[in-house]
Amino acid sequence: MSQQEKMIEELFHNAEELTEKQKKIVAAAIDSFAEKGFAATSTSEIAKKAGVAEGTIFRHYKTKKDLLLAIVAPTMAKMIAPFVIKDLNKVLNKEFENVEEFLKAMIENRAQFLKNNMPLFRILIQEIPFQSEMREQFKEHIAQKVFERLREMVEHYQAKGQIIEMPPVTVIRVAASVILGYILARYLLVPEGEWDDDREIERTIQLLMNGLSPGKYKEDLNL
Amino acid sequence: MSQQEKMIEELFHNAEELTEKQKKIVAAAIDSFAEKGFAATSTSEIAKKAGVAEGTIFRHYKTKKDLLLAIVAPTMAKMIAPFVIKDLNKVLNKEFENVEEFLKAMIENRAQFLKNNMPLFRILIQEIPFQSEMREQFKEHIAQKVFERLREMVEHYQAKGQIIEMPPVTVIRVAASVILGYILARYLLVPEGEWDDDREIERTIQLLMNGLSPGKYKEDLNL
Amino acid sequence: MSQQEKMIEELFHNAEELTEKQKKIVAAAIDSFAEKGFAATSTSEIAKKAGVAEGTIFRHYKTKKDLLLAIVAPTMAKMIAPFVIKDLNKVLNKEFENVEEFLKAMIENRAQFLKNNMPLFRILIQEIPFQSEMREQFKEHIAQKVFERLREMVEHYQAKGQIIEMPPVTVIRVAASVILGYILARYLLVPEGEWDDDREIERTIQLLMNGLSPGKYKEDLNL
Amino acid sequence: MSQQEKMIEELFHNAEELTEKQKKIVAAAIDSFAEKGFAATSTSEIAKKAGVAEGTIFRHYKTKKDLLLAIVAPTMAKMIAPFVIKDLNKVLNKEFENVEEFLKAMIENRAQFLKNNMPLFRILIQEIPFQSEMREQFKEHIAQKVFERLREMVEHYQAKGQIIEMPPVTVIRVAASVILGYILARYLLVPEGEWDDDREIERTIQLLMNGLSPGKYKEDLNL
DNA sequence: TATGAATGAGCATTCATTCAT
DNA sequence: AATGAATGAATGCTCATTCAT
Repeated sequence: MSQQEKMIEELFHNAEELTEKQKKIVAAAIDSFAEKGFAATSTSEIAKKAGVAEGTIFRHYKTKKDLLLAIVAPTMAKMIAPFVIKDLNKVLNKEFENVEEFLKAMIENRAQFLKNNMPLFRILIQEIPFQSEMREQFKEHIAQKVFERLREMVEHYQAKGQIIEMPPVTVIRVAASVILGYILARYLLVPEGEWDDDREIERTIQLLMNGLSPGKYKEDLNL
Repeated sequence: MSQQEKMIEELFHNAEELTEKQKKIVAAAIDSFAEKGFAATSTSEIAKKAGVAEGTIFRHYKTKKDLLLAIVAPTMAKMIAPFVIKDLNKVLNKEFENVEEFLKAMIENRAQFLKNNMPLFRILIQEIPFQSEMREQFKEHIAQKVFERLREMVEHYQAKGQIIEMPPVTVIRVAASVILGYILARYLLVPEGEWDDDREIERTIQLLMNGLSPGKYKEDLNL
Repeated sequence: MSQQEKMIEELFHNAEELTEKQKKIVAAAIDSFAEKGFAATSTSEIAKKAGVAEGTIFRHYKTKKDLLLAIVAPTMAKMIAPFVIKDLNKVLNKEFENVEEFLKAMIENRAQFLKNNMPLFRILIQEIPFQSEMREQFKEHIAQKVFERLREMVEHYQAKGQIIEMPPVTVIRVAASVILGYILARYLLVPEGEWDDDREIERTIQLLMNGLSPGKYKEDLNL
Repeated sequence: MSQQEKMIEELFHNAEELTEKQKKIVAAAIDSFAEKGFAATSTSEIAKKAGVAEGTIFRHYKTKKDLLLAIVAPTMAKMIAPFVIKDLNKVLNKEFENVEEFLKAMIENRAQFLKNNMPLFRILIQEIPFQSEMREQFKEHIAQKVFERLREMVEHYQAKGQIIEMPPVTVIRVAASVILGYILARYLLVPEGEWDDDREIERTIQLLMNGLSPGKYKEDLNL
């Protein structure tokens, strides 16, 4: 089973319900959408790459956009999965004594996921600006559910004195920027560079923690 | 003169050479490319929005892609302009005693520019994944010229003990992530939110400086 | 049993040989063909409306056109049935002393039939211009058999001095026009109008009889 | 100039505004629509027959249906033209002393027109059952304008004692049936028959007049 | 007998581009 | 310089029909 196939199996929990042809269509679509973008990919191209007749695509997905959404929706779900487990705070309390540990776990886990699903992640971020349905779904899920969880988390660690006293929105934005910045640089912008991943993640967290740790700014730097 | 027109005047130093019709074409194209993406925008749509005949577009720009590049190239140039002035270090020495001041000046200046040219910035980041020519130009200019300058800068301030000892690549990546993260959130993701820009920039820099300031990590956090 | 079902039962003398599914297919096809025309109706639409799989249609009718003909052929037969009974003249002699009685009986009988089978009648007249097989069948049956009978009838009543001396073709054409004109107006063109059917049929026959009755034109009106 | 071309010239008063290509498209479309019906005619077929590129059709007519309507609308207008001239009654008084003369003039005039425009007439009656816009236009024009005029006319001649006292609707229906019946038989159903047009028209009018002339029914037939 | 996935030709329509005016 | 008619390849999608189950 190829990496592609594993990705699809993992992502579509209803994968067993997918025809063999359907899987091929999805794989071909992911490939092309990621490479040339949704609008610039033709259904005939997908059909050819998938080795099926063009009509077959439309038997399973009413429109080309339906195919896109069928691909992207479960990706979005899996992407935010770790953030929407109930009682995340309990997990934090039990498993992660301090922010740093938690952050490290999180960044490694999500980076791993995105790395394994890079084409899907590409499609997601490339098409979100153009697809209002996707944007809607995204806002509803991320902005409302995930963000809420993250805010709780930040407040949790602020209460423990491990995160600087600052509006959680700002803290979350900065942390997310740094983490996503790493992932994008690592896997999208400069994937061909020489990366010592462990060291680089460590450094990134170091800088981030340094920034987020409380009570240093004014006193230490006199700014 | 509208905001659009000003943007175009400012961006195309050869703006005087542009026909009235040409300006309208460019304005219409920027509008549509930003909104629906290059591939999903038809030349007939641009022509209609610009109030010109379809043929007129092709009189000025050999192909649709030429039109895109004609729009995007100068944007890229202006975007990195402040980083490619010669003797940037002299400027730093003279004008900015410490990183923070410099960072603040830089972020405010570039945020202002991007804000004024948001549609162009959108086109740039949206199309870069799909247009290899753009990617090439981008890499050549940013990766080689801008990055080089930024590295010099980082080393400059590291030598002065104002920035943590860490590979400049990492420092630059983190700083760029944080700054771009702010701009994207502010003007693309949540433009409709209530933003207290001054305070938010201040906080963002605070967190960033906190993270980048030297000599804390090991001692403070025992990592 | 619905009106639809009764119509089908009545029309297809081999109705018992029709599967339940087959009847549904036929009913759905009649519905759609009448409404949107043969060419504009898709087999998938028929299948959906009939609640069967698309393949099922083709198990019973080799092609879409076969389905049309299977529907239309018996309709045509039933439509002309009263004209093809043998010894029609004997019937006329026995039952109908004069044309008018006969005409009245005929118009009421056929109007009733067409009314009950309006969708089928619609399909027939709508598709005849496009389907050469149908046209062939129609010409063979109507033009040769029915017309022959009608001619005999006209001559029969002309011999009795009840119909004006005029080429039977002309008489038949005019009579058929008037009768069909009523039926089309009544059930197809203005079905939503307020119709006093009995009076209207009476008037129509009155005008027709007036026209067909002999020995008046020249003498009575001096035209 | 072919018969086709003359027909088009005559029908489209704005014919000069039609490109040479446009005329070819219209001619080809009329041809095919009349022969196989709107739904069964493909645009590629029209393009081929017209000797133009398929795209050219859509430059002039946004959709295939637009092309149909562009063809059919002026036909409808011309068809009813003689009925919508103002002061039709004055014309009647001046030019036509009695119904028969008028009827004869009308039938010859309209038969001539329809004969010259048979393909267009075919399209009209073949497509009206399927095209709701056409039906709408038709109802609005015929049912409201033409019918109103005809009613006035019938009442006009009824007042002069030349038409039987009977609801004008019925009179009109019967007269229209007889006339259309002739035209359809002559030019559509049995065009290949041997027709002595003058004699046949005379006979048809004779029968019709006989039917419509007043004061006979009751006395002659005792109904 | 019935299914419905699969097909590939065909559909109406749009596209970027050309070119005569 | 500007037009807009013309092009024909390409697009997303539908169609009638087949066939393995």
